[in-house]
Amino acid sequence: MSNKELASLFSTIALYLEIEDVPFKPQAYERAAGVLETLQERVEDIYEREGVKGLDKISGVGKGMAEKIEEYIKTGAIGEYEKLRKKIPIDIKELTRIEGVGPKMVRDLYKHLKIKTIADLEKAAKAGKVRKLPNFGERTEQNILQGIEFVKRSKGRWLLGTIFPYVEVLLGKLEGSPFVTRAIAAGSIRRMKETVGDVDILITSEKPEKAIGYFLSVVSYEKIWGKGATKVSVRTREGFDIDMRVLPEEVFGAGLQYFTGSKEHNVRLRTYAASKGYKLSEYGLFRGKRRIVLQQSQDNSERSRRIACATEEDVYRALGMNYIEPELREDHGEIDAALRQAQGKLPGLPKVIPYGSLKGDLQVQTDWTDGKDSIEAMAREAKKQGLEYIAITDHTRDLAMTGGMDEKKLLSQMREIDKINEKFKAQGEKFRVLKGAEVNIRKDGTLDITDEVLAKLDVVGISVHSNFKMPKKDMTARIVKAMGNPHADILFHPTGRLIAKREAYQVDMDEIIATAKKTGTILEINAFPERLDLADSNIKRAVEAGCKMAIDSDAHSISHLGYLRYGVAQARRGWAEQQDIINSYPLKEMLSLLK
DNA sequence: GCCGTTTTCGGCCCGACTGTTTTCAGTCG
Repeated sequence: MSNKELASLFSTIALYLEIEDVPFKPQAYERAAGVLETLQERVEDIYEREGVKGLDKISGVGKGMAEKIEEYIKTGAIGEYEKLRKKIPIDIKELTRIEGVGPKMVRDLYKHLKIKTIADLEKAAKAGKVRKLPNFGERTEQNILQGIEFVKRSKGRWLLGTIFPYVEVLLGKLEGSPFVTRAIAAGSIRRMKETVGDVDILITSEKPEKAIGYFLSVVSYEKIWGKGATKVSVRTREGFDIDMRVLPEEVFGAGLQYFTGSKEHNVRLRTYAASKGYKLSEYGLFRGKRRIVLQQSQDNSERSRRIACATEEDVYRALGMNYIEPELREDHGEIDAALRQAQGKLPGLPKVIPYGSLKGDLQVQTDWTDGKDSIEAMAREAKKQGLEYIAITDHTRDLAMTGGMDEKKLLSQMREIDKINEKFKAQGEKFRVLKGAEVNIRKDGTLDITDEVLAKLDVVGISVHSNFKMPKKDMTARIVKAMGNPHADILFHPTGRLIAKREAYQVDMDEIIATAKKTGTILEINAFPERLDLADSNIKRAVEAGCKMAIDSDAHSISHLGYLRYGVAQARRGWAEQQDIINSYPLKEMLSLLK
């Protein structure tokens, strides 16, 4: 049981209530779900310590919901939810994932066509039945089909930001077991891909069977797909699959290399090995081409031919190349670069930005708009995480739904930031809060805050939040114009994509990169797990063009500040070095890189 | 259902866009 599961139940209840046209309650449930989603402490712990009263104290949770949480802790279910689910047997979470489909549409689709699932909807839309419904039309039907395609394409993959914390905890537990010597996540998690299909965990152990037993005792699984002497595969209660393999210590490097992938990287590496008279497998690098017939052949001739496999470094070195960081293993030219580097030729592999090298965060929202925490709380948490500065970048006027700030509110926030900085100074704390904003780029490329006020800010972020469906040429011109503003420092989430939810808007990235270079505008690598925008391929292009970038968390609560590491991972995947990322510089140097 | 230097009752973020409509509901941010 987790806060997240509870949050998901509450937000589903919100959707059901919206279908029922219940006023105001949906927002209350939605709000509580949002709070639970980012709550640091487990509700069970709060309940254990302070009972229902403690739950009631959580903001957004009142008496009613506190009792539902209690019910959930005690019985594992919420009666209200079960009742609604029975009454309205629709896969509503799934259906509303389709862009443009909300609760009211789901209600009508069910009422008229008995549509319960995405599969039902696709069938009906393809048969042209949807367009005939009242208030639906051909255009809506097309949009629905497009939305379904997008959802289907991203199905079965999970955001790195969802999986990663789970895996970290699991690895910690495994390493705590007396039966496990080492535990590490391989696969797309180790490569820090933005989405993850399933989780691959490798361990070494003296007692594989016991280690597997231990794994099953600490992971909450729904189903065991298979279980053998050295491998076990489960579907977790959260709904994703974990494969765990036990490797002998002496081939751990080769195994890790193999299971880290990517497939494309490995194919290329094996082909290269073969061309040099080697054979590479998960059991090591071997001289000669004779195939191993048995999977885990331990005969002496095999062993004597085995030349590298204890560490990954051994494997790459034996093949005559430098070590390749997992984030680079996508067959995007890294093998040739590693070979060149080992021979002292250029260009070699990039010296990718190390984790933990950021000194600041240049996009942070607070409770002045749609963030959940105060300026000071965000600053203190950032400091705790080892940062030296953050920029407060709340939304501006046009984003009315977030309580977007006009010039007056912005000026008043600037005075508040002055006060907080003075307070830090008085307390002898070395930390700086920068004045900033996430300024909206209007349809015509102008900004929604006057230049006079922008000039007073330390950091001006600009971004697109509306009119996503403009033609590519117009969208590019719109952004290029905004980048030309003499105060516009950073282009936030440059392509607007939401992974598994919304495509990037149409924009000519080459022109944006060229404009960034020309105008000295910084491009953002937004680290929020569902954005990760720029994508790795665009980062690589920006690096090649000599553009500077900033890695920002886009935090809306203190718990989001940790997202920065996903941004660093994204930068590494895009071959970026520390010098390319302005917020890896100390404050003064960073500021000197802004307009 | 939640919350309160706005009131323990009576409010709840709100403007733009889209597609369906002849005046608006639904969705998104």
